[in-house]
Amino acid sequence: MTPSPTPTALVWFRDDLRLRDHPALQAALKAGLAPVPVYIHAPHEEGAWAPGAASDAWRHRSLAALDAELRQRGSRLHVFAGESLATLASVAASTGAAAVFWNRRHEPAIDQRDTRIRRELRQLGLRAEAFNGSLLFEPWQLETRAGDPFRVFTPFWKAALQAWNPPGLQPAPDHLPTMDPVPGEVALAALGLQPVPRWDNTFWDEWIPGEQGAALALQAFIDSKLHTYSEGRDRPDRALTSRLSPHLHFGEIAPWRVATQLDAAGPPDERAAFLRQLGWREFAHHVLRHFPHTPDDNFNPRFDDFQWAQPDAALLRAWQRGNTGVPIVDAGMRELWTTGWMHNRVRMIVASFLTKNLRIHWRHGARWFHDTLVDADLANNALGWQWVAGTGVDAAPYFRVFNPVLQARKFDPQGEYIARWVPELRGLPARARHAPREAGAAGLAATQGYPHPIVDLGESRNDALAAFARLKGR
DNA sequence: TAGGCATTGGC
DNA sequence: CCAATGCCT
Repeated sequence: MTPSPTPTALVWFRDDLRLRDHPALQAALKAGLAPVPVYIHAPHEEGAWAPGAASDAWRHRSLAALDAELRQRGSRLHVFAGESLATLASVAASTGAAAVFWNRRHEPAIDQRDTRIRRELRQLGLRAEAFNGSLLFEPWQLETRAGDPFRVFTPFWKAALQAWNPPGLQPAPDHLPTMDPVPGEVALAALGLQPVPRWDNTFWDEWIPGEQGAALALQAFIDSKLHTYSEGRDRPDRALTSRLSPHLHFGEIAPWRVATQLDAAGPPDERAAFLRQLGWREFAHHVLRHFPHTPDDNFNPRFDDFQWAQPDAALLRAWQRGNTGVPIVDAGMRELWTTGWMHNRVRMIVASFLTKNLRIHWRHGARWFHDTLVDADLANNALGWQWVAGTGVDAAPYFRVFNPVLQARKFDPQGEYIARWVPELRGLPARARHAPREAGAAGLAATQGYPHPIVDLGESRNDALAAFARLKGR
């Protein structure tokens, strides 16, 4: 008789593409089960918010990086495509698995699917358990004194800091057991995550997807950006943000590792300013979990009657491609198109321009960001767009319309960010780049090929305010 | 350059 | 009663 092999546990990787600080992987090891790393490509199970093309391009590289890390330890990633439940059940059967472990995702469609999968797996006699792998605080962990979910960031974050208790850090396992090929496996390349043609080539000068890339980004941030973060983070002309967003979205680094490594570095108020940004990510997941309709519909139903402009494909396309004639807006949209990322200050500016000056529904902007950002994240995207549009949580006491010229002067004072992304304006003196049409004849002559503004900023602002005022009586 | 805009959640 | 990533006069 041959000795029976160690029973296995499937570790179902999703948006947690790392080996350190991985609760589901640790659970398998702790239970004495041999981990079988599994990835299942099933975008059709994500409802209306299947990952976009930029996100897929990142995911391809991140999965390849995870596979390489696993192979260094004797294991590898087993890749499948199809129905998640059926795949898990069949892989569990063919590998003799006793359990399936994964880390939670909180997107509404995924959460529903996973609840069903857990139930079904348990009915098959398997242990099935989900863990927190992506947040400092589970969305249900914090509540107001009245027992409600938070709707305002500041009290949310105060409560979070009071409850602060991040878990300890876990190294990646040194060695993982080798597994025979599993029936039904496919090659990573067969998932079709990489774009054709390869328009993403320009992305990878700036990004290293995967756990190592995430660690490098964090270290670079701590070494050279953290000490000026509170001011620097608002300056798109300087590279002073952490650029951790895609790494966090794909779970290439745990937020509690970011927080813990930060603890040992930098001035306290700079550290607090950065942690606060991690806090917005936590808040977004909290809000999405408690208000699952917010990716698609207004958080505040009062705005359901807001008079958005008539759909105009040409205006939307001008915005998407960075041809609005408003320099800071075009710079941001072109940065997004070229690199799969946009500086957060500029995200607010382009979003305000779309929803207030063009008065195009925030949903169109959210969709474009979802498709083009490498860090596209349903929770962050929904919160951000609704915050700017004024339809969401953390509402301002007035109808806020960003002035893109003032914002550019304030946060890109020399017009360097504009010049980087809008070459038509490079010949202008620095101060003229923010509003070339106001720069006189000399300015005009230098702006070859750069469009006139597609909308009058002052007029459209007043129109938006008027549309807002019309909501009042209702 | 200080004050107006004028809402809402949470303590 | 405080606070909320802004703009305009």
